[in-house]
Amino acid sequence: MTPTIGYREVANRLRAAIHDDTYPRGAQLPTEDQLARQLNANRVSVNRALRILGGEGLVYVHRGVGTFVHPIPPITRPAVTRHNRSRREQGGSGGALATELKELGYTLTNDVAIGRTQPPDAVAALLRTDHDEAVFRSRRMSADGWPIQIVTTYIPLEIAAGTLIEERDTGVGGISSRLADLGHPQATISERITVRPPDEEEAKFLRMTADQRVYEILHLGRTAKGDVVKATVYILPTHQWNLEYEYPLNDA
Amino acid sequence: MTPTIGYREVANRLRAAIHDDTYPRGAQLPTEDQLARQLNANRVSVNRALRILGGEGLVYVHRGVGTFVHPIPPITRPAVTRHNRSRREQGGSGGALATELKELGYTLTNDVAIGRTQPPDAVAALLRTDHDEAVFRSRRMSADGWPIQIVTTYIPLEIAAGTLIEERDTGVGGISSRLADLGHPQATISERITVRPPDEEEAKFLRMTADQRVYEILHLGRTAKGDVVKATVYILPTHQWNLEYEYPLNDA
DNA sequence: GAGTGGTCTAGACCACAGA
DNA sequence: CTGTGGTCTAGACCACTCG
Repeated sequence: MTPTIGYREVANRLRAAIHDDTYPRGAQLPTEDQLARQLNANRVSVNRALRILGGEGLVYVHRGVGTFVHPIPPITRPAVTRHNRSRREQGGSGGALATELKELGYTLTNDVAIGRTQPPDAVAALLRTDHDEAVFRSRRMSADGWPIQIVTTYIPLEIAAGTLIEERDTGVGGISSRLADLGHPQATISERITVRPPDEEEAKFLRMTADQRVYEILHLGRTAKGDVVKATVYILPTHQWNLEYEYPLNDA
Repeated sequence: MTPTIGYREVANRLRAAIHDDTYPRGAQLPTEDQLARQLNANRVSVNRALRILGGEGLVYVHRGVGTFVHPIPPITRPAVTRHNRSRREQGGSGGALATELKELGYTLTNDVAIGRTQPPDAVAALLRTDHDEAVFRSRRMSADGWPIQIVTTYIPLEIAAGTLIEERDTGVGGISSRLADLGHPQATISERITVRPPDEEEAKFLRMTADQRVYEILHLGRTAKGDVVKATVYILPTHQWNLEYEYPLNDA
C-alpha cells in the first residue's frame, strides 16, 4: 500500500499545479473525490487543502458546481495619485480607479446607492456633525463581472443635504471637488488600515469565505482646521489588492 | 438527545466568551475535550473553531500545552510620523517604534543581525547597485517577550560598506541620518503592502499559524534623483497591527 | 435527480511539552 | 509518563446548483 498524503502536501501540490498552469486562470479543478483518488489522499484532506488555497485567494469554490482557479490577479491601489484634483477631473465616471482598471483591460461595473443613514460608530465618532444621520453613497464595484470592492462614503448632513452630493451624478471631479466648491476643501487625508474576516454581507457580495480576509480602510478627509468632512470606508479582499503609498520625506 | 452544535456556532460562542472576559487576556481555555463536552459538540468541530479564532488572532495555541487568549491587543503603526528627522533623533535606541511602544507600557526586545547577503529578488530588482550582495540589517522585535515584527533593511554595498551602517550602533538618527551624511539623502518614501500567509521561518518566530496573515510592507527610500538607496521589508502579523497613513491633499 | 462541495461522527494514532 | 492539540479515516448526510 502506497502511503497517503496529508492536507498540507495536497495544498502544496495543487498550489504548484496552479502556478504551473496545469490549471490555468479560470479553469475548473477536478472534484474533491477525483483529487483524493489521484493524489492518494482522503477527501477531508483535499477539502481542507482547498480551503487553504481558497483562503489565499488562489481558488474560488462555487458551491454545488465545482472549484475554479481564481480569474483575476491582484490589483494595486495607489493611494496618493488617486487624490489630486487634476487626475480626478480627467477621469470619466467612476473616478481614478475606473481609469486605472480600464488601462488593465477590465470592464467596470458600478452599483450605486445613495441616501441618509446612521454611520457606523467608528465613523460617527469622527465625523463633524450635529446629526445622528449623514448622507451616504455606497458603491459596489466589479471588474469583468467579478466583485472587487465596496466603497461607502459618509458626509455630514450640514454640508451635503440638498447638494449635488446627494445626486447620482456628482459632476466633474466628484465629491471632493464638490466639497471644495461648497467651502469645505479637504486639506489632509488619513487612512487607517485593518485586516479582518469579511462579515456576512461583505462575504456574499465579494464572494468570499470566512478563511479569507478583507482590508478595511477608513479614509478621512479633513479641512485645514482639522474637521472631518468626509469619511469613506473601503472594503477590499486582501488577495485581490495590494496597497501603495508614496510621500516625500519631511526632513526639515 | 439535545442537538449538537457545529463549528461555526462553537466559534461564535467562544468569541463571545472572550469579549465577555469570561476568558480574559492571557487566560487558558478549557481543553478541546472539555469544550466539546460543555458545548455538546464534536472535538473536531471545536478544533476547527479554535483554528478560526486563531486565524483572527484572538487565541494562541501552545501545542502540547493548551490554548490561550492572545495577550497583546492590536498596535497602530503610523507611517508618516516615523520618518522625519527630528522625531528620529529624539528617540532612544530602537527608533520611533520603541518610543511609541514604551508610551503604551511595553518593554521592547530587539534581536539584531548585521551582515551581507543577496537580497530577495523583489528587492534586488529595485535596489540601485552593481553588486549581487548588499548590506543587510535584520531586527526581530518583541514587546513584553511577545514577538511583534521582523524588519530587514538592505542597503547597496557601494554606499554602506565600511560605514557606521555596518556597525551595531548606527549613531543618532539611525540609518536614514547616516545615508544623508554620506551624500545619499532620501527624498521620497514609498510603501507597498501585501497580505499573505507567513512562511515557515516567519511563522516560527512570530508564533503564527498558517491560518493567520502577515502584512509584507516593502518600504523604499529614494533620493531626489529616484535611486533606491534603502529597501526595508517589514513583516507584521495582521492581527497584531493596524497601519495608518496621513498626507496632505495635493490639490493644485 | 445527479453531481458538487460542506459538515459531522467516532475512533484512532501521532507529535509535542512538561513533570 | 501524562495531557495537550494535530491529523487522518471511512462513512454518512446535508445544501446547493443545474439540467
